[in-house]
Amino acid sequence: MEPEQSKPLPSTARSLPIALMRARERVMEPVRRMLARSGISEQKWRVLRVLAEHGAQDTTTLAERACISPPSLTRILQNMEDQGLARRRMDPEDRRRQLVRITKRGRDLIAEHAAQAAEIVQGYRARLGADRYEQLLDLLEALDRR
Amino acid sequence: MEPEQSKPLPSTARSLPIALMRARERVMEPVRRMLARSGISEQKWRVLRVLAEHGAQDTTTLAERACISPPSLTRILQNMEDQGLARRRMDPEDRRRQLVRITKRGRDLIAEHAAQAAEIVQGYRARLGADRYEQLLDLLEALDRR
DNA sequence: TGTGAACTATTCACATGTTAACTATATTCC
DNA sequence: GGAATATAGTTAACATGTGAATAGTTCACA
Repeated sequence: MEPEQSKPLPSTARSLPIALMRARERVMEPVRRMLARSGISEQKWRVLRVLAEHGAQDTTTLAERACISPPSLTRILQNMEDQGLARRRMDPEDRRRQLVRITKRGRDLIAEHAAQAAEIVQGYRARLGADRYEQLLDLLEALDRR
Repeated sequence: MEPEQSKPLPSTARSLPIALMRARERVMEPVRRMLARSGISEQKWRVLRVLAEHGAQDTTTLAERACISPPSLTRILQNMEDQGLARRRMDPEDRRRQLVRITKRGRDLIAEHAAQAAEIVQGYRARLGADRYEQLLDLLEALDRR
């Protein structure tokens, strides 16, 4: 009933990791092009979005929410501080922690691109159909859970 | 009927690119750990898989199938030749092309890990259920098409 | 034929990913 | 109180991702 068991590895065309990577690449391509014109990377965009959504937070939480490893985040935040997009200050309660928050400049940058970014996402949503789009998000969430 | 239109950007929790990234990270994590013990990266694993599946092919085709950018692939192949996992030779028909093929050592390496890799994938398949798993692959494929 | 355009792979420069080690601070537990 | 342990963030070293430029080859077409 499950002949796949005799075939050790699925063809790369039906490989879940590869399919995930291709889909992501496809979706992010136009977003990256848009952001490049403002000189910010996909990663900085995620950091801005998370900071705007959740407010000031420590580096570890931010790293998890934005899906960026701590070492990368350190470098990215240094760069973003130089660009005036975010700021760090020590948490007085726990001096190991750094609290990060977005600046007005960062919020302005989001506002500049929000419409176009939303339009790109809506394009993919329309292509799949709203139902299948939500279904896809549900399945991805289920895969990630635990 | 679609109140999302008034909300320019979806929350990052329901952001498709981020969901794709998280899911991929989750799925690849155990595979990466397994491969690390043999000293090969996730990317080299993909190259080996594609070479084994499709046979000798030029660099551009290989790059597309393995989802690796041409500059990265150049470096990775240099490294894989040093490790004796793959070989390159000029295509006599078109001297711009390099034909890449897998070595016995490369095939052996796949054989060593095939069972465990398949087991990991099957684990995710079982968690979602076969139907939803195939559905997910279909949706991802639809997203990638054109 | 020959010249410009297109293609293939590479190189370069720089940003990011990954793992391990390290520093400073907090916490635990005796 | 103080030593061992844990935690937060950073640094270091190296591999990979990305975009632009390049050299060599082939193609299209006047």
